[in-house]
Amino acid sequence: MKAYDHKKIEKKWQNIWEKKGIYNAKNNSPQPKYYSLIEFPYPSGAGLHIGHPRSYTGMDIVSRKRRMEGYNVLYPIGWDAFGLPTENYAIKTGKDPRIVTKKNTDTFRKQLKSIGFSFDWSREINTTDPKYYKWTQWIFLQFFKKGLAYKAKININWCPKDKTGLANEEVIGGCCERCGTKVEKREKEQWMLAITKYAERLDKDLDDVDYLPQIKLAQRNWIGKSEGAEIEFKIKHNPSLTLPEGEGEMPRFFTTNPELWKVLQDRVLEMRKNPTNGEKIMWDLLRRNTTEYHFRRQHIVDRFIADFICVEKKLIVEVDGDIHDYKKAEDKERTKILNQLGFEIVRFSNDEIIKNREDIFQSIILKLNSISSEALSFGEGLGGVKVFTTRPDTIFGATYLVLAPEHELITNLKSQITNFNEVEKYIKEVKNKTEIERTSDDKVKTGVEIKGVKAINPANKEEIPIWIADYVLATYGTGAIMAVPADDARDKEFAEKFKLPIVKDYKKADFEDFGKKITRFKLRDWVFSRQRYWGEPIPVVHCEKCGIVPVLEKDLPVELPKVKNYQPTDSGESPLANISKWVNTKCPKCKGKAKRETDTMPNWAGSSWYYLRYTDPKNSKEFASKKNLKYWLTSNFSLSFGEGQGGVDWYNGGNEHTTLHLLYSRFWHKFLFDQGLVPTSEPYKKRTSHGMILGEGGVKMSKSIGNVINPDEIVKTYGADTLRVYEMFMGPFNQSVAWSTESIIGSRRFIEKVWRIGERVLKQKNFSVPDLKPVKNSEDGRFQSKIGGMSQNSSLVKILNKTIKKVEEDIEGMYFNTAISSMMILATEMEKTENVQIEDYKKFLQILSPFAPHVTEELWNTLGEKKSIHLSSWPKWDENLIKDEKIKIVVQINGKVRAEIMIRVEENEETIKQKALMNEAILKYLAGKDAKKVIYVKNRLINIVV
RNA sequence: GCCCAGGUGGCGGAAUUGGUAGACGCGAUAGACUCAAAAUCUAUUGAUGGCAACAUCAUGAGAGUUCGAUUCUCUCCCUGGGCACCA
Repeated sequence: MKAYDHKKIEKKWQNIWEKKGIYNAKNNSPQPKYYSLIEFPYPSGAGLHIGHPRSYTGMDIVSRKRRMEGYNVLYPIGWDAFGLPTENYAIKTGKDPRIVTKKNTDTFRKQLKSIGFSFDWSREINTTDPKYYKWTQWIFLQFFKKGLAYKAKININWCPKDKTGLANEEVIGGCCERCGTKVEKREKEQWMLAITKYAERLDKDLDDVDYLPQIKLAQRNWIGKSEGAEIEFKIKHNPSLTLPEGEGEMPRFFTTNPELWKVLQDRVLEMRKNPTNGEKIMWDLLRRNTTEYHFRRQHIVDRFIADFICVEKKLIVEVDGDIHDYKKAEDKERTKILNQLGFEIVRFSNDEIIKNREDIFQSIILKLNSISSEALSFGEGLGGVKVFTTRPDTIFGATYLVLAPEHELITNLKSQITNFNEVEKYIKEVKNKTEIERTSDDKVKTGVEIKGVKAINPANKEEIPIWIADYVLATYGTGAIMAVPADDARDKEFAEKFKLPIVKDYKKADFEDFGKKITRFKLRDWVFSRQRYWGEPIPVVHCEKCGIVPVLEKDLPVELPKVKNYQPTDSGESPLANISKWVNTKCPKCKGKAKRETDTMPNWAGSSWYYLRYTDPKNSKEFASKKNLKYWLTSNFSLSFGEGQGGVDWYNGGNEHTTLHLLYSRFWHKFLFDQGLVPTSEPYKKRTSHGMILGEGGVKMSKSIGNVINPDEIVKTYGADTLRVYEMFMGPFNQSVAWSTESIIGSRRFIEKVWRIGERVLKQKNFSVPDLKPVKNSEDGRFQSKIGGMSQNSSLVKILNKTIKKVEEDIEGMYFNTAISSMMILATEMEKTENVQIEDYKKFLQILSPFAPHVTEELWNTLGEKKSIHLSSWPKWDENLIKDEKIKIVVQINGKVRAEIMIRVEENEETIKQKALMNEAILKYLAGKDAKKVIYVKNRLINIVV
């Protein structure tokens, strides 16, 4: 046997495996399936990072173990190749991103193959392949058809120098990542996906999946479900406002502000003196009615004079003279404003009143009866404002309201607000604030009181001031809060700054007493547009006549055309906008002139469904056949699509993707499930994550620090098996660990040791008949005889069986480091033991094979096995061989270890205690003292308390 | 500020229904083999004191519960990651 030459061995077996296709998954096999998944890489120009193999080896070990357990395993790979780095490279160099991507994926493929992952390469996919993104576009159209993809004007990050919209991740500290210019906010129309429609299910269904607890928590925090109450606060005029002296008396039912009242009052008096015929009749009717309803005439509401009004019911009765035929539009506007303030309006002409006075009166009474009693509480006439709170119990402590500057109430109350100029100025200031200023660390609270109006706290009926401030967000809740400065740090800070009252031992309220229970989410709809070149074109056209029209499914994919320049246009559109030949097209509906959408999709799109494509990567008729989806996601052909259980069996990936990618793909999957297109309601049954590999010394690996490790170099010098074992051994799989080239040697030595044992085992096999020489049992020093060449219950067999069990369990829990540690112990033991049985050695090779697939395959083959070790059956451990009949227990005095004794497992507690108390060393310590208490922990220790 | 994960020898890390702290590996020291080196093997390797047997101290800090705490409780400090005024 030759010396261990990793270069030869690894190349040799990689070729054989590929030629035989031993890792190719079989569709619809009667075998049970197992679908294990890693996040497909972005093929960057820098080549494979040393961190990639960590995650891939972890799942490779799981996949290989599953194959040995008899599963038909799908462990696929592909490329998530759309995205910014390639596009930026294209902008800089003018090279076609297609060519760059091809070059990068070629490098990545070669590198991954050199590490010996058991990927099914026949299912390789690429998100930038038109045959793939045809289906990304197709899924988008399904969203569009269900109304879940829509266009909306939203604020985006805008770089005024580059004249382009920026993704959040391109904004570093409020500045453009590329040119360093301060980023502005700009309103633009964007495509949105309505993920918020799924917020409740995305949160709730986490109960049923097997994700690491921290992953579930991160998802839940991101979705941000909170339960609270919506409470309405009535608004009224500030009663402290009085008219200037000598200007008359304040009316009892004041429904406008004093300035307007002053202006309009004369006109009111004049109108009362000179009623029209219709008005006269109406006033007689309403005044003399015998019902409980009380009417007033010519009453000022907001900026208008209402003819007749029942203030308690907020009903206005208008009597229109001939002149009203000419000002219908004005009346309409007036009605709209009054409706917003909560008034209902009925309108009659002079003629109608003269002819049908009794009928009209009856209809007014009926109308009044139909208005709910809630309106009766009205006495001031300005409606209310709804606030959202998770702490309705603190309502007695609410001493003021705060509205977001964007709140609609501010324009609605315009005529009531006495300091509108000041308010408007503040709103403008807030709008001009950049993102950095609004989110800066000091975050000084600003705000303005809305003067002229007050809110009524429904709990204690107290009048409280209303403020606007930008610490209240328009996009969350109702855009308005009740401030409880005694209880909330932010409200307290605000109240202290603006000298607002803080009430400390307020009464707790019951949850249901005010307002109604309501659920809110932090999650926002997904901004799905990018003004970029290197992404999937959004497959719709804009028609002059028909508006937004989806591209016909038969015309998919809408292929990304070649362009000369990858820079976005001056107006911030994608470079696609410059290709008029591509942009100008026909409307699929009316065949008239139309323009193509030039926005592209974000690179989250292709990765939201890629695991589905792996089940049927070459299908040109569907994104994947139902048959394959059923098999790979549920292992059940007869299952109807509505049943919902299953998904990818095990998905491992980075912590950086536990919110966005995971949430997005769960959202797409649930949508497809609702359309009957996938058989399960969740994409992934189980999700784990791996930690990062940092540079030596625990800092980030980066070109600028110069601590980047090239995996090719490691594979060349130490071999793929050593790299794999080292990356699994270096620390806990889910934690970040610092790379140490110095330490790799330990993993290499371990493999060489396994090789040396193999050499010896092979020699025995070839040159000697299994002999009957006794083998020394290292544990108790006795010699054990062997029967028929097999050593029975030797210490080695015991360790072997224990190790099989441990490795088996550790792989399932991803405790790869301790699995390797236990195999190192086994190897050391085997090397010490003479006459290692070939069958025992082979079992060792088998449990090591998922970690070090090449060297174990070579040794397995050398020992005469024809079939691949990776297709062999996972060895079974024997409980009886693991059991100890004698064990060592520790004797403590007052918790300190003073002696060790050997006991037989069947000995009873009393005997063992006696043994401990009679122990020589213990007697010495106990001299002259009484044992107060003797504690026995089974198979562990005895503690004597003195 | 909030949330999450961590803090154990010179270094990476073991040890969880509370039960021998430091498995395994790297590094270091000494020895065997060798003309020599490399490789390999063997031994030692938390700190302090002691010739030694051995003793004492030690898992970020401090308290508590317990016969017994790296593990449980409380308070605090530090490192890494995420969120960022979400009512």
